[in-house]
Amino acid sequence: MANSRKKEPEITPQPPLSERMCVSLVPIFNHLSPEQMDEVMEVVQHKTFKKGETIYRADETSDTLYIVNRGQVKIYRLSDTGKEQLVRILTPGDFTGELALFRQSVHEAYAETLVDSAICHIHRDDLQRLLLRYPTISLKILEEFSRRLDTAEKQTTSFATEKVDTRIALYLVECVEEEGANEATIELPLSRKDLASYLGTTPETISRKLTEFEEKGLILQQGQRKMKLLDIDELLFI
Amino acid sequence: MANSRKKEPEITPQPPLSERMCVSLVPIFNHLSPEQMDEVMEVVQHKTFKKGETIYRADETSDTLYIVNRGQVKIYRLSDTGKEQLVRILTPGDFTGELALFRQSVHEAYAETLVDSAICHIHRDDLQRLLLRYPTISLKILEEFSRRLDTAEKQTTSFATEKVDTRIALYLVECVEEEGANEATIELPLSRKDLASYLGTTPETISRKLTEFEEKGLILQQGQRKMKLLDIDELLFI
DNA sequence: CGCGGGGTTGAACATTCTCAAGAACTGTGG
DNA sequence: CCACAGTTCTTGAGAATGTTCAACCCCGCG
Repeated sequence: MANSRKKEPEITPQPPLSERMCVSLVPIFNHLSPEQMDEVMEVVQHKTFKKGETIYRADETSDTLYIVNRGQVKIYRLSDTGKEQLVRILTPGDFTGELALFRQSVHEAYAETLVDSAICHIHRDDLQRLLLRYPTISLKILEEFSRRLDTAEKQTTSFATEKVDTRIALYLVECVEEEGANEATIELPLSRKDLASYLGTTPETISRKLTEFEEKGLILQQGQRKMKLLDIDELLFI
Repeated sequence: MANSRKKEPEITPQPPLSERMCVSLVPIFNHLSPEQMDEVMEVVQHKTFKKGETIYRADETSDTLYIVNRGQVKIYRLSDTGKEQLVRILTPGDFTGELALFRQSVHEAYAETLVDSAICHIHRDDLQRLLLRYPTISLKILEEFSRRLDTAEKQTTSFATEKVDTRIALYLVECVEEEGANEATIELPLSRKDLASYLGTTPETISRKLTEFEEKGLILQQGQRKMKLLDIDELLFI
């Protein structure tokens, strides 16, 4: 028969976006008119990365804003004594590189692809020109920055004042999509090792605490990364 | 006699700045021309606070940027379980309120004066108008934000990966003004209690660790808040 | 069916906190 | 200038919390 393609091989885990689509989805650009977007697209370049490649590393000078088009990127830092901490995972539509972009300075973190990825990027000079021409973009970036700053400070406070119990519980609850309900099924996006790095603990402790939660009837583990939260209110009280 | 004022009472601990001086010193405005500064000053208001007064508190809606003119302000958060963490101390020239200023949102932290203080403030609408008229101000704020974001993430990493030893040592070194030397005398700006809150530990632990440092010959305590760092390189190695 | 990598469990150990008591400092009023 | 009261800081001992390291388990895959 004519269309006998059987089971097209899944190459990309996420549906591919056109670059324009990708860039226009980024919160900092999504309010622009089509004409303005044209202008933005003129200075956007793109590149693909294999799994595990480094996009930038600490101490490199920064002159580029990166936008994840397809794939996943992890941002991590090394502490003064050399231990790694996962700062954030970027998924399509997220951007990075901004920290060192607005002042002459070097990166303080590492960006590395977790899977094959496509990344759009904009050069510093081009971006600054856009910002001066369309001040509303700056306002959007300021908005995004202030959100991140809140998150970062909240995270710091959480590390400073909560014990591991609580941090893990809070993280589980953050993973919930639906609002309102007291139950939910979630799928952890990270391995125990990465999760431990993100939460400032060890894989062993995470295992133990999850078991503990299960014994208390707060969660129901279903395989390594899936679980059902049975009592969200109670989880927040730990 | 005519001018017989003896010993004018010292009301202000820091030398008072004119408001204009104050605002013009803030990094985000200090590049403006005198004419532009005039425009800024038109929308700046001012207010004085007694020691211990609250400037804003979490969950209040935010519509004002505050600039410290004279005095000291502490910014702190309450964790989900109600414990207080000191986020930052503002001194003259520092600003706050920005977090919730660029998106419609409420404060997530508390701002409280540590001593009698004078605060300049700018209303949200006025600020936005200024930003749209002078896009370079946005760039300055972005610069400042990116610096703070770095600091916040660094702080988070430090909490996540270092033990109290190291965090205290790093803090001591941060207090040093002069660059280069391996020795320095510093004066802690915070009480043990506040320092503990800032570093995510307890006053008792700080006492003990400082004693420990002293026994190892790394520091020499001179009164409660003053000390001499004897071997900065070694402190960073802990 | 054996291999390998994540994940789990256990036991000893290290770190830090808590609570309580005592010491040192600060500021005030005599 | 000294004594006192109120803080703030230090020290001690025991308890709680997490980490480390090693062994084991589970499961997908060749």
